[in-house]
Amino acid sequence: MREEPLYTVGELAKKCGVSVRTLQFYDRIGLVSPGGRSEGGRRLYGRREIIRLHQAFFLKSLGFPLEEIRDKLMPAETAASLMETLKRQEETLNGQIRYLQDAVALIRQTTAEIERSGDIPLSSLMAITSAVQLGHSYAFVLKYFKKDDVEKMVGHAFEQENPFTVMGDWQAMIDRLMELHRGGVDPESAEGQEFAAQWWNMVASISGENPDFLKSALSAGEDIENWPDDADGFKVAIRDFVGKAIEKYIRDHGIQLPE
Amino acid sequence: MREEPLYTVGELAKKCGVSVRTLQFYDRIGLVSPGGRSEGGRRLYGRREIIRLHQAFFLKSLGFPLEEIRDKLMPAETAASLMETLKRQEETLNGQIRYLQDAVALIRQTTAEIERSGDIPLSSLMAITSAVQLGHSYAFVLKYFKKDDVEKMVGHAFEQENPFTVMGDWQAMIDRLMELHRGGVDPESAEGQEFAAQWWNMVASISGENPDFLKSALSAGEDIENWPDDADGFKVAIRDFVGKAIEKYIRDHGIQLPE
DNA sequence: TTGCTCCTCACGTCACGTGAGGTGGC
DNA sequence: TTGCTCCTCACGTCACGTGAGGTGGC
Repeated sequence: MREEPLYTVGELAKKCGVSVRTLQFYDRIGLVSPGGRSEGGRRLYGRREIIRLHQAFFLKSLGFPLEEIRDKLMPAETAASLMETLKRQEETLNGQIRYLQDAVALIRQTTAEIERSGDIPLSSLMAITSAVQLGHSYAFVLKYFKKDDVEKMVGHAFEQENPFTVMGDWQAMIDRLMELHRGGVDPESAEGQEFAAQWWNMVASISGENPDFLKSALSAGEDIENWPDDADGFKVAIRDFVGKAIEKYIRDHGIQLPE
Repeated sequence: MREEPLYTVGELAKKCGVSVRTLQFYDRIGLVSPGGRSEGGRRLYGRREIIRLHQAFFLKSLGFPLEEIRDKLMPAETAASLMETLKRQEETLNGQIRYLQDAVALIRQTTAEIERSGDIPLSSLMAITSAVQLGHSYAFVLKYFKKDDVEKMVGHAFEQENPFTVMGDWQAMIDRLMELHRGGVDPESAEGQEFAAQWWNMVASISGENPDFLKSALSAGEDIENWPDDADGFKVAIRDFVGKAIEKYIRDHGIQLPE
């Protein structure tokens, strides 16, 4: 065995940008416990714990409650699985960056509008508030879907080897959707149908045997009208693009939906 | 008077991307109360409240506690003051975007390192955790300075016409610092001394009569060694660049510091 | 010895969320 | 009338933070 660096709570807290209290708390609830203790009873953290802590923080930033993370996060100690996690984290951060950039664009539009008209466009102001809100807690899957559905998605995510993969796949798919929709691609075109196939497979793999979830996930939450009015058109993209694309896809492939 | 659109809690919540419960809660604590009620006692929000809500959310995103916002946030209802707020919010979001981009760069470096060596660099992993942490709660001024100093800065911020201005100025200055430091600019050069003058004026205007704060703010927190190890070199930038620049500035201008 | 970090335990806090039981408005 | 939104009140919860009183290690 090679020498392993060991950190005390204070050192680890500093290096990870959190408080000692937080780490002590995480130990208490069993989320991330030290690998061992010193003679005097001080917490000592090693490689294994640092990796787990990184993963736990990432999942927390996606909006998962600590209890769920504690119960379901499996150790991912190989270099390969860590790479996978880092890749997903990068995707997530890029998505978050794009969200914030949208918010900035919205602000610029709004200031231009105020300069032009001298009047305050309230709906723009509310749209900014909403956009910033979304940018901050980037677990927007968790915001857009209703609780039961999210539970199922999360459950499914944690059943996989790497929960980050599943969350990242949603992320990537939604980014792709926005790209297609903004680019004005026809949902019935080859490109649109390729997307429909991906979406269908994703939903089918998550819903598994459960037709109820299948139904609600296909329309991306079913109660789409209750979604918050977001910056620009994710709602519209889902309704107009996914709706039409999936409709054709199902027709073409003779898929039978449970009514 | 022109017709004003009035929103119920549900409508407003949807448009701002928050829950009805949150708005009811904000009313209860007196943070944002409806402008009036309907006959049946339902909350009705107008223009004034929407503007206040937007400002309150922005300050909250900077890390201010709700109670403080409630007590100190003055209404900013003119188009001009709203423009100012939006400008600061844009700067803040851009800062946040840059932070996240740094985090992404760090992740890419780390994956490259893993691919090269096959080994997991723990310190990089902790640096990522720390960077993401900072990107999420962008009130990094509040993280970097100690509590008493922050209280003073915040107090000063709220004494101004527009608290966003002060926070935004810090933001801009720190961004400028990072730029100079990364660009390898000499702190004793003309450019460096220009920056030193700005920094000095900022600190002097905040510290006012208070020499204690002046001292600690000049070294940017005084207990700089206790700062978290951030992604790359904010700490170093402060110590090496600001330290040297201010030293020369004070010498050149014959400024007397209280010991 | 001094200063700093760390320990546990009990309690506090911040920003909401959750029903329960009822009313309002198209 | 039905379905939906909204009301208040009391209580719950999540993720920590705050002392108090003490020990450990360079």
